[in-house]
Amino acid sequence: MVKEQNTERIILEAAREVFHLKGMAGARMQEIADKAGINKALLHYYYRSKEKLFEAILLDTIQRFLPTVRELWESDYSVFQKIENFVHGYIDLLKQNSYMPAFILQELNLNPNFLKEMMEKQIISFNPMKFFMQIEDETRRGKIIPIQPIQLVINMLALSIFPFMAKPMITGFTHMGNDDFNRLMDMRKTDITNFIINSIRLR
Amino acid sequence: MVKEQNTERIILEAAREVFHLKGMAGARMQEIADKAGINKALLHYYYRSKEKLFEAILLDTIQRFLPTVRELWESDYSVFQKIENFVHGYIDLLKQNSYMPAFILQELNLNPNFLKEMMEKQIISFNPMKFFMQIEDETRRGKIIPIQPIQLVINMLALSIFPFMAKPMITGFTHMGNDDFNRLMDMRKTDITNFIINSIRLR
DNA sequence: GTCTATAATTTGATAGAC
DNA sequence: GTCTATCAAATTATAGAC
Repeated sequence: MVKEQNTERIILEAAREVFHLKGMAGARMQEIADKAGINKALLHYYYRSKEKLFEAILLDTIQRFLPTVRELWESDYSVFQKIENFVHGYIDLLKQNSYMPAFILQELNLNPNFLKEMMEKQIISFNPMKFFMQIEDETRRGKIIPIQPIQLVINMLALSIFPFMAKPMITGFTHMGNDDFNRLMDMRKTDITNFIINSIRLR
Repeated sequence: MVKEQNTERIILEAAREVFHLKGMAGARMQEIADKAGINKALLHYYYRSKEKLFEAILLDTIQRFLPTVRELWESDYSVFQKIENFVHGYIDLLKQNSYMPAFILQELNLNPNFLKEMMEKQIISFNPMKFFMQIEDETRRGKIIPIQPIQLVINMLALSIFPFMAKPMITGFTHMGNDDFNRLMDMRKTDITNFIINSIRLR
Protein backbone atom coordinates (compact mmCIF):
# COMPACT_ATOMS: atom_id res chain seq x y z
CA MET A 1 0.00 0.00 0.00
CA VAL A 2 2.83 2.35 0.90
CA LYS A 3 4.65 1.06 -2.15
CA GLU A 4 1.59 1.69 -4.25
CA GLN A 5 1.23 5.32 -3.27
CA ASN A 6 4.90 5.90 -3.85
CA THR A 7 4.97 4.31 -7.28
CA GLU A 8 1.88 6.16 -8.33
CA ARG A 9 3.41 9.47 -7.28
CA ILE A 10 6.61 8.68 -9.18
CA ILE A 11 4.61 7.78 -12.28
CA LEU A 12 2.60 10.99 -12.15
CA GLU A 13 5.72 13.09 -11.76
CA ALA A 14 7.43 11.41 -14.70
CA ALA A 15 4.30 11.61 -16.81
CA ARG A 16 3.86 15.27 -16.02
CA GLU A 17 7.39 16.06 -17.14
CA VAL A 18 7.07 14.20 -20.41
CA PHE A 19 3.53 15.31 -21.28
CA HIS A 20 4.29 18.94 -20.48
CA LEU A 21 7.22 19.08 -22.85
CA LYS A 22 6.03 16.76 -25.63
CA GLY A 23 2.26 16.99 -25.41
CA MET A 24 -0.17 14.08 -25.70
CA ALA A 25 0.82 13.20 -29.28
CA GLY A 26 4.57 13.52 -28.79
CA ALA A 27 4.84 11.76 -25.43
CA ARG A 28 6.00 8.14 -25.38
CA MET A 29 4.95 5.66 -22.72
CA GLN A 30 8.47 4.22 -22.87
CA GLU A 31 10.00 7.60 -22.01
CA ILE A 32 7.64 8.02 -19.07
CA ALA A 33 8.48 4.52 -17.83
CA ASP A 34 12.21 5.17 -18.15
CA LYS A 35 11.95 8.46 -16.29
CA ALA A 36 9.97 6.76 -13.54
CA GLY A 37 12.45 3.90 -13.36
CA ILE A 38 9.86 1.25 -14.12
CA ASN A 39 8.65 -0.53 -17.24
CA LYS A 40 5.80 0.10 -19.60
CA ALA A 41 3.60 -2.72 -18.34
CA LEU A 42 3.46 -1.14 -14.92
CA LEU A 43 2.19 2.10 -16.39
CA HIS A 44 -0.74 0.23 -17.82
CA TYR A 45 -1.28 -1.48 -14.48
CA TYR A 46 -1.83 1.89 -12.78
CA TYR A 47 -3.47 3.69 -15.70
CA ARG A 48 -5.21 1.53 -18.20
CA SER A 49 -4.17 3.60 -21.19
CA LYS A 50 -2.03 6.51 -22.31
CA GLU A 51 -5.26 8.46 -22.71
CA LYS A 52 -6.21 7.94 -19.05
CA LEU A 53 -2.76 8.89 -17.82
CA PHE A 54 -2.80 11.97 -19.99
CA GLU A 55 -6.17 13.12 -18.70
CA ALA A 56 -5.00 12.79 -15.12
CA ILE A 57 -2.05 15.06 -15.90
CA LEU A 58 -4.08 17.58 -17.86
CA LEU A 59 -6.67 17.96 -15.12
CA ASP A 60 -4.03 18.20 -12.41
CA THR A 61 -2.14 20.83 -14.39
CA ILE A 62 -5.21 22.95 -14.95
CA GLN A 63 -6.05 22.77 -11.28
CA ARG A 64 -2.66 24.19 -10.36
CA PHE A 65 -3.70 27.30 -12.22
CA LEU A 66 -6.94 27.79 -10.37
CA PRO A 67 -6.03 29.01 -6.87
CA THR A 68 -4.45 32.23 -8.10
CA VAL A 69 -7.38 33.10 -10.31
CA ARG A 70 -9.89 32.04 -7.67
CA GLU A 71 -8.27 34.50 -5.28
CA LEU A 72 -8.71 37.16 -7.95
CA TRP A 73 -12.41 36.37 -8.22
CA GLU A 74 -13.23 35.85 -4.58
CA SER A 75 -10.88 37.64 -2.19
CA ASP A 76 -11.51 41.01 -0.55
CA TYR A 77 -8.31 42.80 -1.55
CA SER A 78 -8.34 46.08 -3.46
CA VAL A 79 -8.09 45.98 -7.24
CA PHE A 80 -4.48 47.15 -7.23
CA GLN A 81 -3.53 44.65 -4.55
CA LYS A 82 -5.23 41.88 -6.48
CA ILE A 83 -3.28 42.75 -9.60
CA GLU A 84 -0.02 42.52 -7.67
CA ASN A 85 -0.94 39.19 -6.09
CA PHE A 86 -2.05 37.77 -9.41
CA VAL A 87 1.12 38.69 -11.26
CA HIS A 88 3.39 37.48 -8.47
CA GLY A 89 1.39 34.28 -8.14
CA TYR A 90 1.66 33.23 -11.76
CA ILE A 91 5.24 34.27 -12.31
CA ASP A 92 6.32 32.36 -9.22
CA LEU A 93 4.33 29.33 -10.34
CA LEU A 94 5.74 29.35 -13.87
CA LYS A 95 9.34 29.89 -12.84
CA GLN A 96 9.10 26.33 -11.53
CA ASN A 97 7.51 24.88 -14.64
CA SER A 98 7.42 27.06 -17.70
CA TYR A 99 5.83 24.41 -19.94
CA MET A 100 2.49 24.34 -18.17
CA PRO A 101 0.62 27.06 -20.10
CA ALA A 102 1.68 25.95 -23.57
CA PHE A 103 0.70 22.41 -22.66
CA ILE A 104 -2.73 23.36 -21.37
CA LEU A 105 -3.59 25.69 -24.21
CA GLN A 106 -2.38 23.35 -26.93
CA GLU A 107 -4.41 20.46 -25.56
CA LEU A 108 -7.48 22.65 -25.13
CA ASN A 109 -7.09 23.63 -28.77
CA LEU A 110 -7.21 19.98 -29.72
CA ASN A 111 -10.14 19.23 -27.48
CA PRO A 112 -12.33 22.33 -27.07
CA ASN A 113 -14.99 20.31 -25.26
CA PHE A 114 -12.74 19.34 -22.39
CA LEU A 115 -13.26 22.65 -20.60
CA LYS A 116 -16.99 22.56 -21.11
CA GLU A 117 -17.21 19.04 -19.70
CA MET A 118 -15.14 19.96 -16.67
CA MET A 119 -17.38 22.95 -16.01
CA GLU A 120 -20.53 20.86 -16.35
CA LYS A 121 -19.14 18.33 -13.88
CA GLN A 122 -18.35 21.27 -11.56
CA ILE A 123 -14.71 20.18 -11.47
CA ILE A 124 -13.72 23.60 -12.78
CA SER A 125 -15.72 26.75 -12.18
CA PHE A 126 -15.61 30.33 -13.37
CA ASN A 127 -17.17 33.00 -11.16
CA PRO A 128 -15.65 36.38 -11.96
CA MET A 129 -18.71 38.44 -11.06
CA LYS A 130 -17.44 39.89 -7.81
CA PHE A 131 -14.18 41.02 -9.40
CA PHE A 132 -15.93 42.39 -12.48
CA MET A 133 -18.23 44.46 -10.30
CA GLN A 134 -15.25 45.65 -8.30
CA ILE A 135 -13.73 46.97 -11.53
CA GLU A 136 -16.92 48.72 -12.51
CA ASP A 137 -17.17 50.22 -9.02
CA GLU A 138 -13.68 51.66 -9.20
CA THR A 139 -14.43 53.10 -12.60
CA ARG A 140 -17.59 54.75 -11.28
CA ARG A 141 -15.65 56.16 -8.35
CA GLY A 142 -13.15 57.69 -10.79
CA LYS A 143 -10.23 55.59 -9.57
CA ILE A 144 -9.55 53.75 -12.82
CA ILE A 145 -10.31 54.33 -16.48
CA PRO A 146 -13.29 52.66 -18.11
CA ILE A 147 -12.14 49.22 -19.25
CA GLN A 148 -13.92 45.99 -20.08
CA PRO A 149 -13.15 43.68 -17.14
CA ILE A 150 -12.54 40.76 -19.50
CA GLN A 151 -9.91 42.75 -21.39
CA LEU A 152 -8.15 43.62 -18.15
CA VAL A 153 -8.05 39.97 -17.11
CA ILE A 154 -6.73 38.92 -20.52
CA ASN A 155 -4.02 41.56 -20.21
CA MET A 156 -3.02 40.37 -16.75
CA LEU A 157 -2.82 36.78 -17.96
CA ALA A 158 -0.99 37.71 -21.13
CA LEU A 159 1.67 39.80 -19.41
CA SER A 160 2.29 37.15 -16.74
CA ILE A 161 2.11 33.97 -18.78
CA PHE A 162 3.20 34.75 -22.32
CA PRO A 163 6.90 35.30 -21.58
CA PHE A 164 7.19 31.74 -20.33
CA MET A 165 5.59 30.37 -23.46
CA ALA A 166 7.98 32.48 -25.50
CA LYS A 167 11.00 31.52 -23.41
CA PRO A 168 12.86 29.70 -26.23
CA MET A 169 12.30 32.67 -28.51
CA ILE A 170 13.34 35.24 -25.93
CA THR A 171 16.46 33.39 -24.84
CA GLY A 172 17.27 32.43 -28.44
CA PHE A 173 17.15 35.93 -29.82
CA THR A 174 18.82 37.67 -26.90
CA HIS A 175 21.40 34.97 -26.10
CA MET A 176 20.21 34.85 -22.51
CA GLY A 177 20.95 31.91 -20.28
CA ASN A 178 18.50 30.33 -17.90
CA ASP A 179 19.59 32.48 -14.96
CA ASP A 180 19.30 35.67 -17.00
CA PHE A 181 15.78 34.68 -17.98
CA ASN A 182 14.74 33.97 -14.40
CA ARG A 183 16.15 37.31 -13.28
CA LEU A 184 14.17 39.01 -16.03
CA MET A 185 11.01 37.27 -14.85
CA ASP A 186 11.67 38.30 -11.26
CA MET A 187 11.96 41.91 -12.37
CA ARG A 188 8.72 41.52 -14.28
CA LYS A 189 6.84 40.89 -11.06
CA THR A 190 7.08 44.55 -10.12
CA ASP A 191 7.47 45.85 -13.67
CA ILE A 192 4.21 44.36 -14.90
CA THR A 193 2.34 45.25 -11.75
CA ASN A 194 3.32 48.87 -12.30
CA PHE A 195 2.73 48.59 -16.03
CA ILE A 196 -0.87 47.49 -15.52
CA ILE A 197 -1.65 49.87 -12.70
CA ASN A 198 -0.13 52.79 -14.62
CA SER A 199 -2.29 52.05 -17.61
CA ILE A 200 -5.61 51.93 -15.75
CA ARG A 201 -5.13 54.39 -12.88
CA LEU A 202 -6.84 57.74 -13.29
CA ARG A 203 -4.65 60.65 -12.33
CA MET B 1 4.98 22.28 -64.75
CA VAL B 2 1.83 24.27 -64.14
CA LYS B 3 0.35 21.18 -62.53
CA GLU B 4 3.43 20.82 -60.38
CA GLN B 5 3.23 24.32 -58.94
CA ASN B 6 -0.44 23.93 -58.30
CA THR B 7 -0.13 20.61 -56.51
CA GLU B 8 2.77 21.85 -54.46
CA ARG B 9 0.77 24.86 -53.36
CA ILE B 10 -2.18 22.68 -52.43
CA ILE B 11 0.07 20.38 -50.44
CA LEU B 12 1.65 23.24 -48.54
CA GLU B 13 -1.72 24.70 -47.68
CA ALA B 14 -3.04 21.38 -46.41
CA ALA B 15 0.17 20.69 -44.51
CA ARG B 16 0.09 24.12 -42.90
CA GLU B 17 -3.44 23.58 -41.66
CA VAL B 18 -2.70 20.19 -40.17
CA PHE B 19 0.70 21.02 -38.69
CA HIS B 20 -0.55 24.26 -37.16
CA LEU B 21 -3.34 22.53 -35.28
CA LYS B 22 -1.72 19.20 -34.44
CA GLY B 23 1.99 20.01 -34.33
CA MET B 24 4.79 17.88 -35.77
CA ALA B 25 4.10 14.90 -33.50
CA GLY B 26 0.32 14.93 -33.84
CA ALA B 27 0.12 15.55 -37.58
CA ARG B 28 -0.57 12.58 -39.86
CA MET B 29 0.62 12.36 -43.43
CA GLN B 30 -2.67 10.67 -44.27
CA GLU B 31 -4.66 13.63 -42.97
CA ILE B 32 -2.56 16.06 -44.98
CA ALA B 33 -3.03 13.94 -48.09
CA ASP B 34 -6.77 13.75 -47.57
CA LYS B 35 -7.04 17.48 -47.04
CA ALA B 36 -5.02 18.08 -50.20
CA GLY B 37 -7.13 15.61 -52.16
CA ILE B 38 -4.18 13.42 -53.09
CA ASN B 39 -2.59 10.31 -51.61
CA LYS B 40 0.31 9.77 -49.28
CA ALA B 41 2.74 8.61 -51.95
CA LEU B 42 2.49 11.94 -53.68
CA LEU B 43 3.40 13.77 -50.51
CA HIS B 44 6.64 11.83 -50.44
CA TYR B 45 7.20 12.57 -54.10
CA TYR B 46 7.23 16.31 -53.39
CA TYR B 47 8.79 16.21 -49.94
CA ARG B 48 10.98 13.27 -49.20
CA SER B 49 9.81 12.94 -45.61
CA LYS B 50 7.40 14.26 -43.02
CA GLU B 51 10.38 15.98 -41.43
CA LYS B 52 11.17 17.94 -44.61
CA LEU B 53 7.56 18.95 -45.13
CA PHE B 54 7.34 20.04 -41.52
CA GLU B 55 10.45 22.18 -41.72
CA ALA B 56 9.14 23.93 -44.80
CA ILE B 57 5.97 24.83 -42.92
CA LEU B 58 7.76 25.89 -39.75
CA LEU B 59 10.14 28.19 -41.59
CA ASP B 60 7.37 29.67 -43.69
CA THR B 61 5.25 30.27 -40.61
CA ILE B 62 8.05 32.01 -38.74
CA GLN B 63 8.73 34.21 -41.72
CA ARG B 64 5.15 35.43 -41.73
CA PHE B 65 5.86 36.88 -38.32
CA LEU B 66 8.94 38.79 -39.33
CA PRO B 67 7.70 41.75 -41.43
CA THR B 68 5.76 43.31 -38.56
CA VAL B 69 8.66 43.05 -36.14
CA ARG B 70 11.15 44.16 -38.78
CA GLU B 71 9.11 47.31 -39.26
CA LEU B 72 9.31 47.84 -35.51
CA TRP B 73 13.10 47.56 -35.61
CA GLU B 74 13.82 49.47 -38.79
CA SER B 75 11.12 52.00 -39.70
CA ASP B 76 11.22 55.71 -38.94
CA TYR B 77 7.87 56.09 -37.20
CA SER B 78 7.54 57.51 -33.69
CA VAL B 79 7.48 55.12 -30.75
CA PHE B 80 3.76 55.57 -30.21
CA GLN B 81 3.02 55.09 -33.89
CA LYS B 82 5.17 51.97 -33.96
CA ILE B 83 3.25 50.51 -31.05
CA GLU B 84 -0.01 51.05 -32.86
CA ASN B 85 1.26 49.53 -36.11
CA PHE B 86 2.70 46.55 -34.27
CA VAL B 87 -0.48 45.73 -32.37
CA HIS B 88 -2.68 46.16 -35.44
CA GLY B 89 -0.28 44.13 -37.56
CA TYR B 90 -0.25 41.08 -35.30
CA ILE B 91 -3.91 41.07 -34.41
CA ASP B 92 -4.87 41.29 -38.09
CA LEU B 93 -2.43 38.52 -38.93
CA LEU B 94 -3.68 36.20 -36.18
CA LYS B 95 -7.35 36.77 -36.83
CA GLN B 96 -6.68 34.80 -40.03
CA ASN B 97 -4.80 32.00 -38.35
CA SER B 98 -4.85 31.87 -34.59
CA TYR B 99 -2.82 28.65 -34.35
CA MET B 100 0.42 30.12 -35.65
CA PRO B 101 1.98 31.33 -32.39
CA ALA B 102 1.23 28.21 -30.35
CA PHE B 103 2.63 26.12 -33.19
CA ILE B 104 5.86 28.11 -33.48
CA LEU B 105 6.53 28.34 -29.77
CA GLN B 106 5.77 24.69 -29.08
CA GLU B 107 8.10 23.53 -31.84
CA LEU B 108 10.84 25.92 -30.71
CA ASN B 109 10.49 24.43 -27.24
CA LEU B 110 11.13 21.00 -28.69
CA ASN B 111 14.03 22.17 -30.81
CA PRO B 112 15.76 25.13 -29.17
CA ASN B 113 18.59 24.99 -31.72
CA PHE B 114 16.36 25.68 -34.69
CA LEU B 115 16.34 29.43 -34.07
CA LYS B 116 20.11 29.52 -33.55
CA GLU B 117 20.70 27.66 -36.80
CA MET B 118 18.37 29.95 -38.74
CA MET B 119 20.17 32.98 -37.34
CA GLU B 120 23.58 31.55 -38.22
CA LYS B 121 22.42 30.87 -41.77
CA GLN B 122 21.13 34.47 -41.86
CA ILE B 123 17.66 33.21 -42.75
CA ILE B 124 16.32 34.98 -39.67
CA SER B 125 17.86 38.08 -38.14
CA PHE B 126 17.32 40.13 -35.01
CA ASN B 127 18.41 43.79 -35.08
CA PRO B 128 16.45 45.73 -32.47
CA MET B 129 19.18 48.32 -31.81
CA LYS B 130 17.58 51.25 -33.57
CA PHE B 131 14.27 50.74 -31.76
CA PHE B 132 15.95 50.18 -28.41
CA MET B 133 17.86 53.45 -28.79
CA GLN B 134 14.66 55.19 -29.78
CA ILE B 135 13.13 54.07 -26.48
CA GLU B 136 16.10 55.28 -24.50
CA ASP B 137 15.99 58.59 -26.36
CA GLU B 138 12.35 59.15 -25.51
CA THR B 139 13.07 58.32 -21.89
CA ARG B 140 15.91 60.84 -21.79
CA ARG B 141 13.67 63.47 -23.36
CA GLY B 142 11.10 62.87 -20.61
CA LYS B 143 8.43 61.57 -22.98
CA ILE B 144 8.14 58.07 -21.55
CA ILE B 145 8.98 56.40 -18.26
CA PRO B 146 12.23 54.49 -17.85
CA ILE B 147 11.61 50.95 -19.07
CA GLN B 148 13.84 48.15 -20.29
CA PRO B 149 13.24 48.00 -24.05
CA ILE B 150 13.12 44.20 -23.98
CA GLN B 151 10.36 44.28 -21.38
CA LEU B 152 8.34 46.67 -23.50
CA VAL B 153 8.68 44.43 -26.54
CA ILE B 154 7.69 41.36 -24.53
CA ASN B 155 4.63 43.25 -23.30
CA MET B 156 3.66 44.27 -26.82
CA LEU B 157 4.00 40.70 -28.04
CA ALA B 158 2.19 39.28 -25.04
CA LEU B 159 -0.80 41.60 -25.27
CA SER B 160 -1.17 41.06 -29.03
CA ILE B 161 -0.47 37.35 -29.33
CA PHE B 162 -1.52 35.67 -26.09
CA PRO B 163 -5.28 36.06 -26.50
CA PHE B 164 -5.14 33.98 -29.68
CA MET B 165 -3.22 31.22 -27.93
CA ALA B 166 -5.79 31.34 -25.15
CA LYS B 167 -8.74 31.44 -27.52
CA PRO B 168 -10.21 28.06 -26.47
CA MET B 169 -9.94 29.08 -22.83
CA ILE B 170 -11.44 32.51 -23.38
CA THR B 171 -14.33 31.30 -25.50
CA GLY B 172 -14.84 28.27 -23.27
CA PHE B 173 -15.13 30.21 -20.03
CA THR B 174 -17.15 33.10 -21.39
CA HIS B 175 -19.37 31.12 -23.76
CA MET B 176 -18.33 33.36 -26.65
CA GLY B 177 -18.78 32.28 -30.23
CA ASN B 178 -16.24 32.82 -32.97
CA ASP B 179 -17.74 36.12 -34.05
CA ASP B 180 -17.79 37.44 -30.50
CA PHE B 181 -14.15 36.55 -30.16
CA ASN B 182 -13.18 38.29 -33.37
CA ARG B 183 -15.07 41.40 -32.30
CA LEU B 184 -13.22 41.35 -29.00
CA MET B 185 -9.92 41.11 -30.85
CA ASP B 186 -10.88 43.99 -33.11
CA MET B 187 -11.58 46.11 -30.06
CA ARG B 188 -8.22 45.09 -28.62
CA LYS B 189 -6.42 46.80 -31.48
CA THR B 190 -7.21 50.21 -30.03
CA ASP B 191 -7.61 49.03 -26.43
CA ILE B 192 -4.13 47.56 -26.20
CA THR B 193 -2.55 50.41 -28.08
CA ASN B 194 -3.98 52.79 -25.50
CA PHE B 195 -3.17 50.41 -22.67
CA ILE B 196 0.49 50.32 -23.59
CA ILE B 197 0.83 54.00 -24.36
CA ASN B 198 -0.97 54.93 -21.13
CA SER B 199 1.41 52.84 -19.12
CA ILE B 200 4.63 54.32 -20.51
CA ARG B 201 3.68 57.92 -21.31
CA LEU B 202 4.94 60.52 -18.87
CA ARG B 203 2.32 63.06 -17.93
C1' DG C 1 3.10 -5.15 -7.66
C1' DT C 2 6.47 -5.83 -11.00
C1' DC C 3 8.65 -7.99 -14.72
C1' DT C 4 9.62 -10.21 -19.72
C1' DA C 5 7.87 -11.30 -23.96
C1' DT C 6 4.76 -10.58 -27.50
C1' DA C 7 0.52 -9.27 -29.81
C1' DA C 8 -1.99 -5.67 -32.39
C1' DT C 9 -2.21 -1.39 -34.46
C1' DT C 10 -0.72 2.72 -36.41
C1' DT C 11 1.99 5.20 -39.55
C1' DG C 12 5.95 6.88 -42.34
C1' DA C 13 8.02 5.40 -46.38
C1' DT C 14 8.86 2.84 -50.87
C1' DA C 15 8.17 -0.18 -55.16
C1' DG C 16 6.29 -0.39 -59.31
C1' DA C 17 2.34 0.21 -62.72
C1' DC C 18 0.18 3.69 -65.52
C1' DG D 1 3.01 13.23 -61.91
C1' DT D 2 -0.10 10.25 -59.77
C1' DC D 3 -1.88 6.03 -58.12
C1' DT D 4 -2.36 1.17 -55.59
C1' DA D 5 -0.31 -2.05 -52.84
C1' DT D 6 2.94 -3.23 -49.53
C1' DC D 7 6.85 -2.96 -46.36
C1' DA D 8 9.28 -1.75 -42.14
C1' DA D 9 9.53 0.56 -37.97
C1' DA D 10 7.60 2.47 -33.98
C1' DT D 11 4.38 2.30 -30.30
C1' DT D 12 0.38 1.15 -27.41
C1' DA D 13 -1.46 -2.55 -25.04
C1' DT D 14 -1.82 -7.26 -23.02
C1' DA D 15 -0.65 -12.17 -21.42
C1' DG D 16 1.38 -14.62 -18.19
C1' DA D 17 5.38 -15.78 -14.93
C1' DC D 18 7.20 -14.54 -10.46
